[in-house]
Formats: sequence, structure tokens, C-alpha cells
Amino acid sequence: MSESSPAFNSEHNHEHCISDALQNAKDLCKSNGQRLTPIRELVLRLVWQSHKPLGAYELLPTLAEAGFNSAPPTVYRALDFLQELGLIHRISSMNAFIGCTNPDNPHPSAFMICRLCRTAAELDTKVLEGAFHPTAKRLNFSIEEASVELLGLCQNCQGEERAA
Amino acid sequence: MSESSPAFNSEHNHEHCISDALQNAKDLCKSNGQRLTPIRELVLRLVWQSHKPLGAYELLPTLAEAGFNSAPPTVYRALDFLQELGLIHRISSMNAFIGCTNPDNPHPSAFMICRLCRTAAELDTKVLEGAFHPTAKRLNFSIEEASVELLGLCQNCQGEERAA
DNA sequence: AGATGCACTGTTATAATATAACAAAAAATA
DNA sequence: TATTTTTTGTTATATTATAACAGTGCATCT
Repeated sequence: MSESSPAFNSEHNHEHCISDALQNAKDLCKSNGQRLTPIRELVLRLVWQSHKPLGAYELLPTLAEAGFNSAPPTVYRALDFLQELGLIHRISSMNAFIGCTNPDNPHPSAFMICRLCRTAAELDTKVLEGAFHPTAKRLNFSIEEASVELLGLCQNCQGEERAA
Repeated sequence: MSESSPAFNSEHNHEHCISDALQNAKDLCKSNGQRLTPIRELVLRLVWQSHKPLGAYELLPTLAEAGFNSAPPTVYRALDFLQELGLIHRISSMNAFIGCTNPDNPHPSAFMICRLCRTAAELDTKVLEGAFHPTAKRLNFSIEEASVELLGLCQNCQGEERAA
């Protein structure tokens, strides 16, 4: 799934992505003895609805509409919770969050992000891990979290830029 | 240099690192027709003096002591300038900046950062680039900037944590 | 059921990071 | 020197994130 990169393919059934993600989240919470409360579920849904990373403050109005409290701590708590479970990733170069396509097992956060349309596609990280593990081993550095952010132009937007 | 990772080796001559970096910066500016003004030079020196990434606001007091204006825009301008020249990197997961060990040719920003002592060691990125280029090619994504941030424990601090 | 503890949410305030906008000064160039 | 461009000073404000504590509801035990 990360290998086919639906993010850059507008044809895919996105509702299906979202419902998968929600089911996944429910299972994960159940097996961890944790609760996917309404706020958390809504935040997860909102983050997943977009293939573009969303900032915390972008979520607040929608939370308000849905009748929830919509102060920053509310959304940050939900985001932290989801991140700890591996259901979303934080794109730190954008101060934004995006759904994780493979939350079942922990893995580095790795994305290609289009500078123009802001679409972000998660990468398969097997190869990447292979790339930095030798150096880590040589330096005796134990990696706990990894984040790879590649900024550039997606296929569609390369055309856009030529046009402009 | 990045391969020998002086950052994790307290024995190296750091004054030498700094003066090298400054000379490098002067040369680079000269050949680009740009000016390494006193503020910029001081900011570069300060960033280089630390093997730990420094936040913009950490630099302000020192700028004030040195008699410069010390409002945020001043330091951010200098940091932006240095970053565009490739003399420093921004560690976005920490909102902080660190000197670049190989500013002569542009390259991805890639660091191992110790969670305890905050020391950051720049990685050689040849291998890393090799790791993500195939995927980029397959998706027809043109990479413009890349950033790799590995958080974990350096050799020294693995001992510290066992002790604590 | 009632008491107790714990996780979650509400709320207010504020911290930390970064930029907009325009005025003044200094440097480069004509 | 006059003109233009770059750099810096200054004030204000935007954006992102967290601290701290009060309230609420769910879970468990007796």
C-alpha cells in the first residue's frame, strides 16, 4: 500500500482508506486496553480525510462544529494519543499531521511531500532503515525514532509549474 | 569528517572546526557575491560552537551582549541566510539549528540526535540518497530538499541511562 | 448501590517559535 | 555624488504548543 502510493493517485477509493484506518484504530486500541473516544475518533477521521498534512489548529473549527470543545489542548491531546499508537505521523518540517498507512507495526516516519499541492505520500521504510543502520552501528548509536521528509514536486505538479 | 563524527568524540579540536567553518563561509560568500556581515558571522560562530542544535531564541542574549540588535527578526534573518548558503541545517523536530560539516556542496540534512545530551552528528548522505532515489524515480517525484532526523541515544548516554 | 480511583475532557492562561510590515542605515553601483 | 539595493532596526502580531488545575464520567471493588 505504501508502495503503490495512493496519495498521488486521485483515482483510489478514499472512503475505503478512512474506514480501514478507523477499524484498524479500534482493533489496536482494544488490544492495548485503550479507548478510541469520540474526540479521538473524529480527529483520526479528519486527519485521514486529507492526503495533505493538517495543522492542529486547522482541526479546531471542525471539532467545534461537531459540538466538542475546541481549545488547543483538546486537539493536541488527541493527536498525541494517536501518534503514540502509531496511527498518525507528525511532519515536523510542516508542523502538521497525517494518517499512517501502516500502523500495525512501529516504523520510521518517511514521506515525500509536494511543495505545491502539499500532498504527502508515505514511503516504505525497509530500504531506508537499511541505509542508516550501518552508520548507527558503527557509532554505537541506538535509534529510537526516525523521520525522513523529502520535499519536492509530485508528478502532477511538475506539469503545473511548467505551465505557470 | 561526517564519517568520523567528531560530535560524539569530545577529544577533537573544536576551535579548529569553528575556524574552518568560518573560513569556509567567507570563501563561499565571496564566490557567490554575498556578504558575511558581522551579525551573520557571529550567528554562524555561535551555532558552530555547540554540537547541540541551538534554538533561535537561545542566540538572542549573546547577540545583545555583543552589542547587536537582538529582536527575533535579526537572528532569523541571519539563520535563513546561513541556511540558504548551506552553512547550517535546521533540525525541524527540535526547532533548532546546527552547523553543517560539509557546506561546499548541497546535500540532504541528516542527523543522529541524542535524546539525552542532545548532541547531533551529521551523517554522510550518499547512502541515504541512494535509498530514496529509486522510490522517487518510480513515483516520478523530484526531490528538492531532504531531511533525515534520527533520535536515540549516543554511546555515552546509553551508559548514563543504565546508571540512572 | 455507593465509594473510590483513574482516565479523559473542559477551561484559562501563557510559553515558545516565527513572521509581517515598514522605517532607517549602510553598502554597492552608476 | 546620486541612485539603487541590501541589510538592519523596530514594533507588532501570527502561529504553534503546553502548563495547570477543575470538572466529569467511566470502571472496579466491596
